[in-house]
Amino acid sequence: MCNQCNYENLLNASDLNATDNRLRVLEVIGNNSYPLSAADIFTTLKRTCSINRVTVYRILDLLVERGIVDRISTGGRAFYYGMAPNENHHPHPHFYCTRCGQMDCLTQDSLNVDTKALWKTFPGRIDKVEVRVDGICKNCMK
Amino acid sequence: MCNQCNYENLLNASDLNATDNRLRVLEVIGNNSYPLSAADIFTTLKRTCSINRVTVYRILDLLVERGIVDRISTGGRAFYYGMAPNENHHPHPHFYCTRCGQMDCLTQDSLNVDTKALWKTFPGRIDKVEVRVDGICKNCMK
DNA sequence: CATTCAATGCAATAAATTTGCATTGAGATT
DNA sequence: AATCTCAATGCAAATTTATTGCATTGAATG
Ligand SMILES: [Mn+2]
Ligand SMILES: [Mn+2]
Ligand SMILES: [Zn+2]
Ligand SMILES: [Zn+2]
Repeated sequence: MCNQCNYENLLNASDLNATDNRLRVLEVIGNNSYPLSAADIFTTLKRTCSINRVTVYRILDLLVERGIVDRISTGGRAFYYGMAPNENHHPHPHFYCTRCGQMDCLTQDSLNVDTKALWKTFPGRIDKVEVRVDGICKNCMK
Repeated sequence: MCNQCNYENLLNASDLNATDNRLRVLEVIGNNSYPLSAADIFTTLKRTCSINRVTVYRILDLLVERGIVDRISTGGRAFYYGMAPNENHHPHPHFYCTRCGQMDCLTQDSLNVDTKALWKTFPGRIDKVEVRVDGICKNCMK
């Protein structure tokens, strides 16, 4: 749940018109405390407005391309989406429950990843380092 | 490329009959120096023997379930497969080129991930920690 | 008022994987 | 030997997730 980010500003700063649909998608992602799948986002939006599934996919592509939203891979087949790192959102690892598909945010320092050496030596371009922990969540353990 | 692993033993140790197809899938994965997609594996096998795509998927599921092979997520839509950590294969991060889809193994120490704290405090079951670097590979940079 | 174009919708398609059911063939059982 | 059984595999259809092509709309611009 993010109270700091101004979604309209984020869109404008990336030269994107702040349309209702874009704002809605961004709010669903930003107001949630863990990453969501495109299906999750679509289902949530459908409850309060009329929007097409394809529009959600297209907006997500756009937001990812502009670096506003992060596309996060899971141990499953669907991508999940969360706010990309910015002044209010620091990079952090995620936990994916292979039983229920719920994804959680882990604290920034729960896993300590030192990427300095790699950045120096890697002979290509590095865009992103993704750390994901897979397992069974507390709820599903019972 | 692995010369240490005895694939037949690995299968037997997991109570799996060492069928020709299972050995072939495991050899393709083990003899390769980077993870492959199911399609890669299928294409490779089709060149020298007659095997069904579904059989490949089923064998991969089985090998993953038994912990012989690791299912590795990418920034793309398909899973990749590599030898699971064992005495000859230590856990390590991977690099995924978002342009050509090639996945590379990074050295165990190119990224230093400290998971001790998490293991102590996490209120669920942890099966796996996956670290993936996304970007553009040396070849695709040109 | 006419034109343009970004945003969206709708239907069809694609890619990757999974499922259901049939077939096969190597032992085990009679 | 004939029959039975069952794990392994094959083949076709279905599922899941995402993408593409083309039509529509409506606000901004001239
Ligand atoms: Mn997160
Ligand atoms: Mn590897
Ligand atoms: Zn769970
Ligand atoms: Zn590449």
